[in-house]
Order: sequence, then C-alpha cells, then structure tokens
Amino acid sequence: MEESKSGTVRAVDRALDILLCFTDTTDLGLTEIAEKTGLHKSTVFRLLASLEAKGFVTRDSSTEKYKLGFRIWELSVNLSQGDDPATILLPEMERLRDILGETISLYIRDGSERIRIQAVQSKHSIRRVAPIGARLPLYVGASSKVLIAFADMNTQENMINDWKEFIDISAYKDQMAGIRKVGYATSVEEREPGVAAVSAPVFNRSHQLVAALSVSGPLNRLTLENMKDHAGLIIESANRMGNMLR
Amino acid sequence: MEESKSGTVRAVDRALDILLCFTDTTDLGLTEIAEKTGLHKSTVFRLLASLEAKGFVTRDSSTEKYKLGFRIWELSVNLSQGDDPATILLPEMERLRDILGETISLYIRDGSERIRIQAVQSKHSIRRVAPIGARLPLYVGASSKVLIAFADMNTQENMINDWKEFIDISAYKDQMAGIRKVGYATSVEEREPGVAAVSAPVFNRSHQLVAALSVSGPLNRLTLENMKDHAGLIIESANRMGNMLR
DNA sequence: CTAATTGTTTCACATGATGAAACTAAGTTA
DNA sequence: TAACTTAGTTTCATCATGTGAAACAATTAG
Repeated sequence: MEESKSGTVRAVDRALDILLCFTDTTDLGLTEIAEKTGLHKSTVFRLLASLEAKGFVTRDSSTEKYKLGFRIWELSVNLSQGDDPATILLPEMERLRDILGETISLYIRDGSERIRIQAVQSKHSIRRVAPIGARLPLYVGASSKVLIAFADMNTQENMINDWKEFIDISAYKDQMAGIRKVGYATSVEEREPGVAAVSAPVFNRSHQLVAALSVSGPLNRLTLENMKDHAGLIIESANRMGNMLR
Repeated sequence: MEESKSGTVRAVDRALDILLCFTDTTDLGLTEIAEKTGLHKSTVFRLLASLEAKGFVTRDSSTEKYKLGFRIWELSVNLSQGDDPATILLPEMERLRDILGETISLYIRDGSERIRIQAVQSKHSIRRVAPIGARLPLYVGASSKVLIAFADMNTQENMINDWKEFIDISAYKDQMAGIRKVGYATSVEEREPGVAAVSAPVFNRSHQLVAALSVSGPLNRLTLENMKDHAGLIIESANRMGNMLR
C-alpha cells in the first residue's frame, strides 16, 4: 500500500488500513487482510495483535476469522449527534427536496437489508413512507439496486448467490453493470404501487460506497422522462454529500 | 501509560489509547489527550495526524478540538448483528427476567439522554414500556442515576451543571455517592405512576461504564424490601454481561 | 503588556517495526 | 495413507522509524 504520508506514523497508518478492511466485510482471515492491504502476513499478525488487545478486533472462536470488536460499537455510541451522517446530510437533502418537490431518503446497507437512516418528506404528498430506522429488503427499489451495484465485488457475489433461485443471474449482472455505467438506478412500482424512485450512490473520500440517496414520488410526477432529467441533479447532490462526510 | 504488551506494536497501542479517550467524551484538545494517555504532546500530535488522515478523528473547525471521525460510524454500521451488544446480552436478560419475573431493560447514555437499546418484557405484565430505541431524559429513573453516578467525573460535572437551577447540587452529589457505594440505584414512580425500578451498571473489561441494566415493575411487586433483595442478583447479572462484552 | 498555555516543528538517537525464512497445524488431493 | 497446499505463527538481523526534549509560534488569560 501507500508509503507513510508526511507527518503520520507508518505503523498506525497500516493498522488503520487493516481496520478499514472491515467497512464492507464482517469476517476476514489473516491472509485475506494481508492481500487486501499488501502487507506481509507477519506484519499483519503483529498489527492485529494490537487491535485485538485493545478490543478493536476480535477472533471468532469457531471460524477463527477476525471481525470488528466491541470498542468500535462503544466509540460509535459516543459519536456526537452533530457528527451523525443523518444529521450532517439533512440540509442537502432539504435543498434537493425544495428543488425537486419529492420525498428524499437516505439508505445504507446492513447485511442483506437496507436501512432508511434519514428522510425529508415531499411538501405536497401525504402518502406513507417507511419510518426512519426501517429495514427493507435489498431485492426491490432503486436504492437497493444502487447499494448492490456499487458495492464491492464480494458483496455483490454474496447477494447474487443468495438470490440465485429467484433471478436470472446474467440479466441481473447486466442490469447492475448498466446502473454503474449511467451512475444511477430507477424503479417503478417495485416496493409500492403507483410510486417510482431514482437513486444515486454516495461515496466517501476513499471512493467507497456509504449510502444511497433516493428520490421518490408518484408515477404521474416521476415519469421515465423526468427521472432521466433529474438523475444528473441527484448524482451531483450525492457527490456533494460525499464531500460533506470527512 | 503501560509499556508495549508482548507481541503488539507500541505505536499502534498508543494510537488506539488515543481513540479510547473518546469513549466518554466527544471533544478533546491535544494537551488533554496527552494528559489522559501520559504521552508526550509531540507524540500525540503525530499519532493524531495518522488518525485524522484516515478519518478516525477529525478537527472541529470552530473549536479546533479533536473528535471522532466518520470512519467510526462507517465501521460500526458493519458490525455484524451477532456482535451487537443488544444481541449478545439478550440471553442473560431473559435469564434474569425468568428469575425475577419483571421487565428487564438495557440503557446507554447518549449526551444528555438515555437510549433503551434492549428490552425483555415481563411475562405477566401487559403495561406499556418505552420501545427499543426510545430516548428518555437522564433526570428520572433508576438507570438514569446509574448512568450518571458511574460516569466519568467530567460527564457528571457537565450534567450537574446543566441542572443546577433545578436540583440541590449537594444532595444530588450525596445521592450519586450513595449509589456508587451500594452499587445500584432505585426509583419509585419517577417516570411512570405505580412503577418502580432497580438498576445496576454494566462495565467493560477496562472498568468503564457501558450500559445500565434495569429491572422494573409495579409497586405492589417491587417494594423497597424486595428491591434490596433483588439488587445483589441484578449486580451479579450486570457483571456477567460486562464479561460477555469483549 | 506580560505571562501562561496550547499546538506545532525540528532533529539526534535509541529502539522498535519489518519481512524473509522457517516452522506448525490443518485441510485437500491423489 | 502420503504428499502437497494453505493459513497462521515464530524468530531474528537489519535499518528505518518513532520518540521526546527543546524550541518556536499563536492564542488566551490576567
């Protein structure tokens, strides 16, 4: 991996790189971590010893794979509310709602589900939407497509493998490739009759997917034509959100 | 602080110690971190440079204090559900409910509120309880007293300072000292008429408070007498929970 | 205005981090 | 069953890195 940045501590940089391997995977072996980080196995072993001793990673007793430890949860509890992405991104979501006049939602993937972590309601629509915190499946909706299409390859393979009995794998992969190409996904009446949605990925500064930004509304306002018209604005807004997250 | 453990990487140990300063504080200056960790300011400065470069801490632009960065949230999202403390501790909560026959709850502190992160309902009571995820104030209830009494001194001072217009500070401090002495807190009809509660602290392996375990029920079953009788069992159960968390 | 405090930079030096090599254990294949 | 492969662990010579003391700059307090 990259050599030490000026002014940083190389061993610490490396240990944090190991932790960051767990942003989209829950279980990893030592050799897998060495491959992901480009570090020697003996180096990874020692750095993991430090992370494990302080509770940042733990060793699963049955699989012997490494996973994130309790301290990550403990620290996350103490993230102040002002730093919560759901709070940081709210003004930009409100700005987008004011421009487009539709309901704006933000979703993250959690295993084989997505969670609605923030929402700004359309001013004129009074239809029901899933409450914040709701867990929804990943096989319907524009944001589900985004959370799969822009996920790492391992996650995509796992989801596709889970669904192999229900989908045309080849057609699904083509659909995901098309979404990556245009940079957004659409859905029409997939989760709810009469409702369409457009969704774009939110990436962090390391170009990793962190959330899906979604605009939804009734079919008479979100036609295929103006979904395409809105896509550029939604992608641009998602990019602005990515820049707001450190 | 302590010298390197056998087989760990000293610089990484130190950087993680810096991160762990944020388990009960949201904002810290460089000198404060140096004091908490016993490290030289120039050492802390360099280690923070690594943590900041990778997004684990960030510098507040107005106060210039350090705070936890976005990556902590991002990693916590990927903690697998099996590692979520609310999941890990559920069997022990069920065991306690089966013994005592009352409603068991687990609370964590978040700023000036507490959050109910897990609950096991009494088998015979059908009274309403706050749903999981509910935010409740910290100035009522046995678990509130525990979350204050066993918090670090800074947190206690901050809460007391917030409430100084509404409480007898001296009496409150005496009450907190008494709770620390016996190891548990009680409340009678503080949040809800006809309901009493007993609460004990859950500490992690570093003896830091992570949650409050609470048993609640109607006054006719939770008299002062049998709250005292139950306290020992509740404390013992909270200790078992602390050992379950890595 | 002066003193104190916090944060930042520099650099000589000691030691800690590294990876190559070897080893152990477990799983896979023929 | 034996041989091979893979993953994880240990050892150690080497040198690059991490450290803290000192000095400096900026800000705050009296």
